[in-house]
Amino acid sequence: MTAPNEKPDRPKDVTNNSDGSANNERESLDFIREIVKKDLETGKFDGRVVTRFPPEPNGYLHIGHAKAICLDFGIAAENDGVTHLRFDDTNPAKEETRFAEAIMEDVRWLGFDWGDRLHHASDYFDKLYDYAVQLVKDGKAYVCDLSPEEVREYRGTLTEPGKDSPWRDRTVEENLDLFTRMRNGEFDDGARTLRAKIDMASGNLNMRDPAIYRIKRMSHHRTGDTWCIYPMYDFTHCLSDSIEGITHSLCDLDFEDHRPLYDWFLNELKTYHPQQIEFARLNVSYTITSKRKLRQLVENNIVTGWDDPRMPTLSGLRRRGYTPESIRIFCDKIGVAKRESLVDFALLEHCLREDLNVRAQRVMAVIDPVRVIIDNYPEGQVEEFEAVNNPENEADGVRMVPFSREVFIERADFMEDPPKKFFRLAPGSEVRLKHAYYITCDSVVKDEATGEIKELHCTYDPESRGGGTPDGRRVKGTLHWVSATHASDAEVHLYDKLFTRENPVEDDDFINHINPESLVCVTGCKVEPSLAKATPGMFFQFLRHGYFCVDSVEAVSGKLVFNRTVGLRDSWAKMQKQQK
RNA sequence: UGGGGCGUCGUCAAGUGGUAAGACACCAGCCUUUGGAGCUGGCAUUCCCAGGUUCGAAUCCUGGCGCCCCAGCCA
Repeated sequence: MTAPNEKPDRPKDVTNNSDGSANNERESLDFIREIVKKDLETGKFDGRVVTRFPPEPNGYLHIGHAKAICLDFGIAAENDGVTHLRFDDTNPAKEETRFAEAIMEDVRWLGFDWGDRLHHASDYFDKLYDYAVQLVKDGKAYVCDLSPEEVREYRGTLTEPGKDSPWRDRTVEENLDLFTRMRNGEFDDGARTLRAKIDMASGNLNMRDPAIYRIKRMSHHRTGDTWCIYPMYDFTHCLSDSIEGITHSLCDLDFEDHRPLYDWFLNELKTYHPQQIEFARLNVSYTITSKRKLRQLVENNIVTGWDDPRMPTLSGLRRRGYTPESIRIFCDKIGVAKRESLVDFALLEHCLREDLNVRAQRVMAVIDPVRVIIDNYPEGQVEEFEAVNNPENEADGVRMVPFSREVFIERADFMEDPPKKFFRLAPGSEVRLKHAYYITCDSVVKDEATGEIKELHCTYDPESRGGGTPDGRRVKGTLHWVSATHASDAEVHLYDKLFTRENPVEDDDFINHINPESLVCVTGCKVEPSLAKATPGMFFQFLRHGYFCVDSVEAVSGKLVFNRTVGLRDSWAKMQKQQK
């Protein structure tokens, strides 16, 4: 420990190898990057940025964490610094190894690498204990015998000062003895705490002699039963940052009130002093990011689990088909500020589509099929048409798609009595089957009982092979299709927003705003044969529908299950909606 | 007269005394073998309000108003 009046040294063992990321050229810096830049210029932190992402392993990471992760890792990388992954595991009542593992998987999936800089607050339990002893010796901490209820009474209220604990003036010797015996397990859980001696009249409640150690007989997922006392967050966090040589400790606005305490501990202990900087957490419209509320969705079986494709968890987004790139781009676009905000969900979808548009190969899938019989096409004949895999990326090449006398088209692509501006198939109208031929609808066969359309009879123009005609005549509509004899059967899960409200937590009954159509399962879908061998992890654009991925859980033993990641923008649907 | 923050387009967000970037959304048009993508244009005479300082204010000053966070032996 540094002697008084000496400039505290920053730990030397923290400058590991660089992540080597290039500096992003930003036309304007957010307030945090501005601070970092200035600190670098003034040499405040010896020219090396060290940040940390410090989750408590008590649940799953969600889109809100993604912002923090991108910031913590991003800012360090931009400045040739490093980022630590540190589990803030000081409360064994809530923490589990499986959560820590899931968190690591999610951070890695997002595209970040902490290298060998994996840390745990629990790694520092010994050091932390020594720091606490130091505080006791310095007369800055005392053992308090007040019960939790009494502590609350003594704390005062938001507008009234608290009053000193009757145990506040114990001698150093007595405090040392009692604290040692706390550690040795001589007292019951909750019987005593170690408290910082600060100011019971402070306007900031965090400074009214906060607890720094509590007695809790509970097995810790890493330290087992070694300890029966555990340090509190405020005491642990600043010191963990200090021990690791963190330069900039970024956190939620909620911790602004805690900064004076963060600074107090480091000042009193005269140790290396990182800077805590707070920023506004991310809120996204039509979704929730409260761990407690997400847990409710899982426990009430409103969703199938933490990785349900409708969940805003990273595991849910992953299963839904979001790419890590799209989430990183999103986090970059939303910016960083101290203003409470509700970012439009449409921006997330925009980032997703932008990424998928250039990467997803196009395929044809008919979700709600209706049979089309091309009467003048030779029975038994099969042709193969060349189809471009991705017009946005020539390198993706082409594939062959079989065509025959009977094909399926989308039920919604035919109307017997179409409104104006309906460019699709209707009696007497001509459309193009993508990559194949022009067809004209001649007649409709319906189920006599239900009136449901059973099949459409059409004729094709052999001259239009490949989708164009020598006479250059144009058709307004181009439909996707799939050959009836060659199609594979598939199940499609149409996911939509989980909530119907922009801000589901505005009142406390967010469960009432669940979108009843957040999941529509469709069976009997017909997909082109190239999809027969699709496996989890693969994603596509279903032409004219949207982006879909193979579900990682339900697509087992040859069964094809696709999740709709996000639909294509649909100006026809928008037009229809406006007319209503 | 508790403390701490925040108020710039529908939503994010630049702007740091020199005359309101950008993105999403939205609207209009072009183009198109995806009603996708792409392209073009439109979209804050005004920055929570009111005074003041200044040649000049979103930026400085004064006074209001509004919103968020804090009373765990949680993080």
